[in-house]
Amino acid sequence: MNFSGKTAYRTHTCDELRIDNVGQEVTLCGFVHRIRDHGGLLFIDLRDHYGMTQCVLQETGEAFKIAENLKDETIVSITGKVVKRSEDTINPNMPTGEIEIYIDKIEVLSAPETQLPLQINVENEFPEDTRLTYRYLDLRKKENHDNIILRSKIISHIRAEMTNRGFLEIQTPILTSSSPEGARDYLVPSRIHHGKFYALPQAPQQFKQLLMVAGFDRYFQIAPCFRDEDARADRSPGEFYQLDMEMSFASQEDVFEAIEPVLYSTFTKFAPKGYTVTDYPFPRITFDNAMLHYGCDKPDLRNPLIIEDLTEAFRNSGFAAFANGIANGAKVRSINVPGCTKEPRSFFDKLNDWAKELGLPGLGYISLTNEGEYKGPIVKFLNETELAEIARINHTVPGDVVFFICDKNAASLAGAVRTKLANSLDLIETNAYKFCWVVDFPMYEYDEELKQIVFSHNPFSMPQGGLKALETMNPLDIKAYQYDIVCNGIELSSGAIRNHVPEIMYKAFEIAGYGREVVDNKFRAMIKAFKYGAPPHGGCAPGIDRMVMLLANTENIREVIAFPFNQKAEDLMMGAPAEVTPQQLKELHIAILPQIKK
RNA sequence: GGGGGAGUAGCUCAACUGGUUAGAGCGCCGCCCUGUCACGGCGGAGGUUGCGGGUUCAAGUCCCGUCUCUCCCGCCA
Repeated sequence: MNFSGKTAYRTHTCDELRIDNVGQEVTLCGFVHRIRDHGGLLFIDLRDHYGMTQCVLQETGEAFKIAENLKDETIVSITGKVVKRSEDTINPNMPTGEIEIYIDKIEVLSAPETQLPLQINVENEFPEDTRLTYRYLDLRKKENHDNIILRSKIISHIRAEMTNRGFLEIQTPILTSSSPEGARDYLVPSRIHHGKFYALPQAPQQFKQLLMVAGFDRYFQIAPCFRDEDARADRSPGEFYQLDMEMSFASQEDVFEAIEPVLYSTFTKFAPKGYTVTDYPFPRITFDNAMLHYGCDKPDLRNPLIIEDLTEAFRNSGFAAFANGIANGAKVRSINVPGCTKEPRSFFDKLNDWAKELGLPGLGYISLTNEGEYKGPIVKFLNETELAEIARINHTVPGDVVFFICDKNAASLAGAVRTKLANSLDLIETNAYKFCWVVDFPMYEYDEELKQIVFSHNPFSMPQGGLKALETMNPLDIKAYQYDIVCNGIELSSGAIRNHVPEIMYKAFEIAGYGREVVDNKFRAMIKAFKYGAPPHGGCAPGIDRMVMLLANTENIREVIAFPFNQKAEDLMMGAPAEVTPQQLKELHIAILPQIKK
């Protein structure tokens, strides 16, 4: 702290007084954290934003009468003398534990009228709806208070880092137009324009690209984003914040080089003690390899297990279950678990039951015993050559167990098995932040329901190979300059080198079934702007809430947001959303239809 | 929209296969206590067991419905 805590109300904060202050007459303000009343002697732990100081009072005079009747969380000002504690009463757990205040005067500034709905001075978990309804009390608790402080510090640090690297923070509109792709929009009715709506931005995507067209070379913003989609533990409903950034004349590698040091410095600076952070350059994993070896597009690299493909090894196998599956389009994936032969039979049985719940017929496996013998339920169906091939591909050594997944959806099922195995065997490395880039996402995918080719991610991404690729390749084989940054299995950000060439844009949309007029209409500003010329550009947008969540080591994203929505996108404290007056609706030309039940 | 888990005092939790007056800790109220720091001791108040219905001699416990919370899937370009 390099400012004085002194205000009109106090001389110091509750974390400020040390042995050097002994003898001074001081005034502290704060919340009564806890009182220990010994009859003729009582102690008050006085807490403020900064810390805690013990105040002591003996049974004399006016102050004692006030003190005896103080309730927890009463807001008081305490005046007294700083005194050195005797050796036997020093509290080494408190930064201020070598001193205490001998109280001369207590003034109650504000007292609770009724019992608080949650206690501040205990470690109990309180129900989330209570916590959110009384968030201003909940945030008094140190752990919760600290999360918000951490968030603030992280954002300051990121701002400084980005600014130092030549990025300019520019605000983009909150009231904008609805975008046709992506998540559901939050709409805001227009009073002036009958029947028309603004939308809150799902991301400042088009604005940041237009800033590049405007010649701003490097842009960033701690940007609020609004999406009307359902919540998850790591996904806040309604609104969230991104470190939105974009740069001109940049390749994919240029974007990586720009953002990696920012993430690295943020994570090393704010990581809990003893945590390691992946040094940059972060590993680059192609989308195809991520799906193959980790079974998902956001691999958790703290999990050491690797998935291998055994489809070819089993194609002509005597093991009919797999060979027939392969003939019908299934794939076979395997996971080698080092040292797993030492697990008891029950371990394998439990896994098998779990696999059945997942929809697999079971979880086949082969053990390679320490004596070099193959064992397990399916060994008898396999010959020496096949067993050797399985061991070769999986780098199996004596003591290891290889698990098999055979299914049309083997890739993601293997991913689930990989996670399950690592969790059951406690293989996930703790105290680590493991980053990677997932690159070369496919430009398109086939939508089984719509029976057509759709954009698999961002329609504004530049296809690898440009116009030529769009004109000559099978669309499903085209990769995009589209990438995700992943940390510990959490997608922090997606990003892309953008498609800045109108001709390529029209073609890209045509493949996904959109005509020229749709592009001209829906992306009016952007396509028009590009026709006046646009520098090649790209960027990404790591989620701030998720970064703080990782660094605060919490499972739930609401813990790092000062006033979060609940899972149903309600603000229980403010009572939002809420009905509005008929007058307001009238002004907005809005009538509410009766709710239709199906 | 679908699936899993949960709902007992202000809060955290208990109550075996249905069986006495639904218990404990924290908090709250009262009294005692001069070195505590999660102080300690004695006493007290506080419950429509989410809500509604059913089975039973008897329901916190079993059944049906409903509401709420939470996690996951869908969704999140």
